[in-house]
Amino acid sequence: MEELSVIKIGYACQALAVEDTQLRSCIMKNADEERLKEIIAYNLDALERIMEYNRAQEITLFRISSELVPFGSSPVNSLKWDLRFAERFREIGRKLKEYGIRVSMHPGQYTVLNSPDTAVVKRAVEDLEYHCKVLDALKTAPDSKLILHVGGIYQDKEAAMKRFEDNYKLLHDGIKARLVLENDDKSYTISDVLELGLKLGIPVVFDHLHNRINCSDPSKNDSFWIEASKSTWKDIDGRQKIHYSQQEGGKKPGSHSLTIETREFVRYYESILFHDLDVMLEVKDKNLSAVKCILLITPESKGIQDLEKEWARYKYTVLERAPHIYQEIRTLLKDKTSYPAVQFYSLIDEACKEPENIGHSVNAAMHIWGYFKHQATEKEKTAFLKSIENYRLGSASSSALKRQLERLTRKYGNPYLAASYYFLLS
DNA sequence: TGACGTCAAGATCCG
DNA sequence: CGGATCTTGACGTCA
Repeated sequence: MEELSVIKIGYACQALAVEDTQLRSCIMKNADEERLKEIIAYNLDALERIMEYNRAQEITLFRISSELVPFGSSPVNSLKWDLRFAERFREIGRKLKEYGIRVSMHPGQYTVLNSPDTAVVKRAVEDLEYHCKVLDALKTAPDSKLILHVGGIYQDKEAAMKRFEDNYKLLHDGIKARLVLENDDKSYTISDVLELGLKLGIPVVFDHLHNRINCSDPSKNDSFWIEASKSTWKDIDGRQKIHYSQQEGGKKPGSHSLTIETREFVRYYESILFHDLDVMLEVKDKNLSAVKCILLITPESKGIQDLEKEWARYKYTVLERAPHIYQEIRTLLKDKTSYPAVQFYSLIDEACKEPENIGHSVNAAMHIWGYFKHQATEKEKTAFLKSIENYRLGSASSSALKRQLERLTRKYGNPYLAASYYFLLS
């Protein structure tokens, strides 16, 4: 029997508009044992809350931020954090398993394994060990990956690739079992990376936008490269992964877009849907786009009530940008037998592109104020009305207004508003 | 030497 | 004094 291909969608590092999930950090000179312990404990709690959110949204793919343990790979942090917090890591790991969430990590552009400078390589190895230790402490399966770029060129790509091979061989087996290579936006194309991956037995993540910027062969489409990368994924490595992002218009090539644009995404999805893939989105609005893309491509397991939940989170943003679209979406969602996901998100995309309009923004702010006007103190009332006036006159920004309303939302504990995307400053 | 990317912490300013 | 706003940090490569 033929199995249907499945596309799963995930997002990276942060869950926006989810309370108490923002990771904390500190600067090096303040990184004493006391503070580090406090931050790690907090960050693990935050990670657990992100996973609860992911489960509720049926998101089963997530990248854990490298910031989870501040200075996790530096002598500045001499805590045996993996042992000290072993039980907390295990608890979270159990939930990952129970919820079916596949996690990965992605050391940044400053982790360079192929540097000619041995001190840089040493730090790169330490950094990989840190990331690996997090995944090990969570007791994740071998399909939980560590994604890395090849590194720099140093005027001689061949020699630099050879150095990658040599240094890779020195890594311990725990890291090798998790390491995955990705094509980057300026040095190593997908064919370079495939050459290394096939030779060394390392799975390869194909990055859509990087390949557009740093293209190895304009005559080949994404489907070709996905197929070419497929054989680098062995059974034990889990489902093949790719990265997907869109170019932010008007910014330099490679800049990630603020959100995943609906119609462009649907077109892309249709071009890859015959592959079985985990797709990691790299986009500024993180989980917002993940929820969007999941609702766009999995209509069989979703219904109009899911769009209505999304509408509850988007409505004030739409109201402040484009009241006519607000009305249009209300009409669109009236037919409870329909599932107009593409139209719904296209309208939201359209609304978000509208420029700020003072009258509309005041209107939306007054709607939110309506939740508090009876419980707010006189002082809060005076302050809010004054801010509205200042905003109207052009002497205050809308973000000041939103901060004020967000503070009231937290103070008076309104969970409906707390989940609203309205407060994510534009 | 500074851009690149990231984004909260830290520092400073303001009322 | 608290809140708003501006600056710094931490990493490696490359021009």
